[in-house]
Amino acid sequence: MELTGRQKKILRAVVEGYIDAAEPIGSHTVLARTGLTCSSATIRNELAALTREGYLEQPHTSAGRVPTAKGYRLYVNELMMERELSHSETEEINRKLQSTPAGTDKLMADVGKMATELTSYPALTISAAASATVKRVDLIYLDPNSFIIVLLLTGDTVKNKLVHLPFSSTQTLLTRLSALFNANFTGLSEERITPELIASTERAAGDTMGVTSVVAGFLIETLMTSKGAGANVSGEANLLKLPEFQDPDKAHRLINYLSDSRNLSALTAAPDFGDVKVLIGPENAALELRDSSVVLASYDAGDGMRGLIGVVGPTRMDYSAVAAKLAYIAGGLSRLLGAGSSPPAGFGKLMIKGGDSDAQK
Amino acid sequence: MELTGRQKKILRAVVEGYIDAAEPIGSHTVLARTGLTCSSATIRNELAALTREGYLEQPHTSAGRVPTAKGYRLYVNELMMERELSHSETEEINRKLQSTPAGTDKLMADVGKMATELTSYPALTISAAASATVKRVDLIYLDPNSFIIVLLLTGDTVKNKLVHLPFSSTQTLLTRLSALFNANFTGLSEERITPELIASTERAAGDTMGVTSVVAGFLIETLMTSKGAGANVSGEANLLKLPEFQDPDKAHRLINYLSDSRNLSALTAAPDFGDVKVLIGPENAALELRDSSVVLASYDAGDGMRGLIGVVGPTRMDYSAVAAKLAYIAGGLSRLLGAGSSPPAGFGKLMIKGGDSDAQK
DNA sequence: TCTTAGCACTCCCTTTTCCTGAGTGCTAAA
DNA sequence: TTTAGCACTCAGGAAAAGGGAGTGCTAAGA
Repeated sequence: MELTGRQKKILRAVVEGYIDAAEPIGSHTVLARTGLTCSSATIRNELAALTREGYLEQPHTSAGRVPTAKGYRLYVNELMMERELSHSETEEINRKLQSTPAGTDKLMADVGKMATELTSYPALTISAAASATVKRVDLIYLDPNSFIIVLLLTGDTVKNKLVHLPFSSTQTLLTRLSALFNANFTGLSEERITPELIASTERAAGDTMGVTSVVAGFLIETLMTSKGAGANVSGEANLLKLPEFQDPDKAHRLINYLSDSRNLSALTAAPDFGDVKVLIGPENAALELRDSSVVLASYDAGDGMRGLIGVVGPTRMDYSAVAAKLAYIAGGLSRLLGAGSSPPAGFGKLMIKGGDSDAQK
Repeated sequence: MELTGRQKKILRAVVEGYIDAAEPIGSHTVLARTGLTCSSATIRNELAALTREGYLEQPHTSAGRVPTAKGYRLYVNELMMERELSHSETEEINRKLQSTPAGTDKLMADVGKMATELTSYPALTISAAASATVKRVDLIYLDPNSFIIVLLLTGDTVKNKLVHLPFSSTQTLLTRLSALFNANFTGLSEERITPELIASTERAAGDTMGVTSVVAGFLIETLMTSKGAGANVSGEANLLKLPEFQDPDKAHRLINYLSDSRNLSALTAAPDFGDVKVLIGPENAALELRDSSVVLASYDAGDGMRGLIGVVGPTRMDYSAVAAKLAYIAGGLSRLLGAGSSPPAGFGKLMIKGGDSDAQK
């Protein structure tokens, strides 16, 4: 059954009222919020109808109405106003994105914090997990007993490791080895690096001391951990301020759930992607999220990979504001990391120290 | 006034009883716990004396006794039994320390998680902040528009960055530049890298495109951020299970405090270091920690730097167990990172994939 | 057929009262 | 110095009472 215009107005009033107040909304409040020119009795009839249809529910007989997941869903899909960010808000986001130093891990942590600050909900970031392959290997000779492995992966991530050896190696061996690694290992994903391949490389390099296995070990290790998508949460404490998480046990369960990055990665499984995705209460696959909502925005992480940034909160969440903010952040991230990986404007010189970053009026 | 032996026994019983039960301890409970051969009335007299001396207090007239900070302090200093870790516990710690892949940031995060698991309190790690200097700079040429900066700092931390240029550079320029950087910048801390130095390097390299400033910018940025000690918290949610944090507001304040790494770094200011340090309630400088306790163990992070690993919990904390565990973890970390930075035994080969790490019976 | 005033009713939440029991401090005797 | 005995205190839970927001229903009006 299609809802009448008035019913939609009423539903919207209930949803928004409940988002504001966290308390069941009664017929009088609806009247006040909608400004409809009818009596509260009429509203009551409509409320009863909406309840019958499953958009609203009553905590108990003599209470006001609270939106159901179905109600929120309709609200999110059709009723909610697109929220435009104010100039000062976009300004702030831009400024923060600019001022954050690169280094993907730290960047994502900072962006998460920013999302928390802007929405006051716990924020999570998930860096996409496209399984990486090796693009280039360099070995930097330091002294007979140590060298640095520098590893360039697809996605332009660079990893490094300082290796101390319990025996001596030589500059020449390292040069020879890195050439061999570049020849034999480029384009390989972790599964395709076999013990045989390592052994043959070792022989080819004339490496009798096991340097090859050290390098190969790091390679495999790096590829494996880069496969497990990097996830990150911040601002969990903010849950505790919300009336729906006054029960420490409930809060504990959710925070605990969020603190395991494997759980977060599971969110990537969320199908069909538009630009912002809203998962309301029971729409969530995970039991622990069943009475919370998750809003996710995906961004272009460069090299054809996508990342997610989102927040977790009660189903009673200001979806329009949250969605708008996340979308804007995701957009900014895409610009920063995405597509042609073209450097941001004003690169070079801007990086230099003392280039006081607030001087951009 | 020096306490009598019996009073010490009683104090210990109260502290340990309260640690176990989180409820005020009465004269009968003390009798049961100590096994003293006197009556409860005698205990009551002693309890009254200990209260008068400030070791204990009563939540209200007709309640049992609870230790004060002074009481805990005496307990920690003199009364508590050195707790030996069981073989399975040390075993477990060793195993986890071994299996954690290097990469200092991730390592510390993992060790923090381990501390949380072992103690069931939020754990924090603070990597010491000895201001680093440059040991070596390498520039790896990738293609005309991009190269990698590899930076080796004191403390053997390696940092890197992939740079995309909006213009072309050449292999020769990069080689020349890295030689110049190594000649002019080694041993310099962030403050001593002046714009003049950069300018003269740029001239010397014949760099007309600003590559030098990009590299120098990264250098400065890295040195600056490495100065702000890296801190890390995990397991905050565990607080919510404790009876003293049932008030969501209280929990929120503490978790919030912990989530700001600047606050954590402030803990480094804690003076005079033995091997494990206990800060009980009001002994903490920070207001937010005034009714919690912090236990910190310091470890050798190599290159003369020290790091901290610790936990935060209610003053009612099993100090002996926590201290023992942290000390053991810190010891393990020192062995792993510390001193001569000598590689752990069985290095090389062990790293290789499939070297099933549990097979060390 | 839709709207509305009126009214009885429901039931949550808060406040109040009462009660129990653990634990105390004091006194007086051993 | 220790101990038995006893009156007293007080937090915390259970039960009772009251208030009030909000409902659904009915019957009359548009």
